[in-house]
Amino acid sequence: MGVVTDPETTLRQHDLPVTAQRLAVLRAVSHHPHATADDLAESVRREIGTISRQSVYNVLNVLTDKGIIRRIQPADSPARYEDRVGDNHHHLVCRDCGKTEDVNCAVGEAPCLHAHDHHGFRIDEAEVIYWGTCPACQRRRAP
Amino acid sequence: MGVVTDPETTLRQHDLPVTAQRLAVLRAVSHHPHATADDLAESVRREIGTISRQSVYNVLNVLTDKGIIRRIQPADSPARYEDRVGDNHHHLVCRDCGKTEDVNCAVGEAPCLHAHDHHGFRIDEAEVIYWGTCPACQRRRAP
DNA sequence: TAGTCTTTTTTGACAAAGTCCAAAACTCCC
DNA sequence: GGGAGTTTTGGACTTTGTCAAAAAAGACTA
Repeated sequence: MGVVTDPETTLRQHDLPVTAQRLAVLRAVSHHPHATADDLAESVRREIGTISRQSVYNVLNVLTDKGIIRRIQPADSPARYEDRVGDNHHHLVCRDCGKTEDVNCAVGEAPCLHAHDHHGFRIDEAEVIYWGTCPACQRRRAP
Repeated sequence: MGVVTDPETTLRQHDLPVTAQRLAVLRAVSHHPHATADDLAESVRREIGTISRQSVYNVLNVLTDKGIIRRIQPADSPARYEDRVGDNHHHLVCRDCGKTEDVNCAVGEAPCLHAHDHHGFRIDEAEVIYWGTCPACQRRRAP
């Protein structure tokens, strides 16, 4: 559960027409943080019956562009979405099953890291992913 | 230019039969750090004439599994490869053109970061990507 | 309330990056 | 040089996502 309290208000605040699809996708992201587009499509279908694959992508893209939700793309995984935005937190990802957890910034302030030698780049984000094995997969592999 | 000094010796040390394709791919990775599989295929073809797409992937996968090279997979980019391994360095990626540079670990020791709350995960790597705009793209956009 | 205009949604084709599989070619080792 | 066991190749296939045009839904005007 993240930053989006009332989906309808959120959409209006960003000048986005309120549609059933957008409300349902936004609610799904809020209720299932770190879900993939496919997961979200399924969840939305359970709620409003039907939605096209393209619409799920349309909505996720527009919400991401507006900064209402955030997209994360760990290696070997389809993109995942969350509505916790603007607080510079990072992620912990299980190499086996893809389970994803939030972790607060290791150092504190945002941006929490500065590259030593930045090669002239203008840096706008430091993305951190901690890779490991989740508790369930640890048990499953070392019984 | 990374850790692989003599490709043939490197392969033998890891019990990998020496083939023209493996030698050429390994040399290509060494000479073109952060290249994609496609870039490397092209480079190999210039060197030995021809190689199948599948072989490029086979070789990259086996070299990655053996720890001879490292695969990095930034969002919105195909996988990239480098032969600088085992020194816990990170990457700086241009959002516009994908240009990728190495940066040394911000904190120092490997592993350079510890998640505060690790949710019971056994963490084996902290991956850091600094996102920004490279000097060339800065010039191109703000003339 | 009907008509028009814009935006969204849907449908279906397409694209990029990789993997799977069986057949052919090659390495290694004696 | 020959045989066993890997590699390489070619082609089909999968997954994740985008493009483009038609259909549907809202919004505005009269």
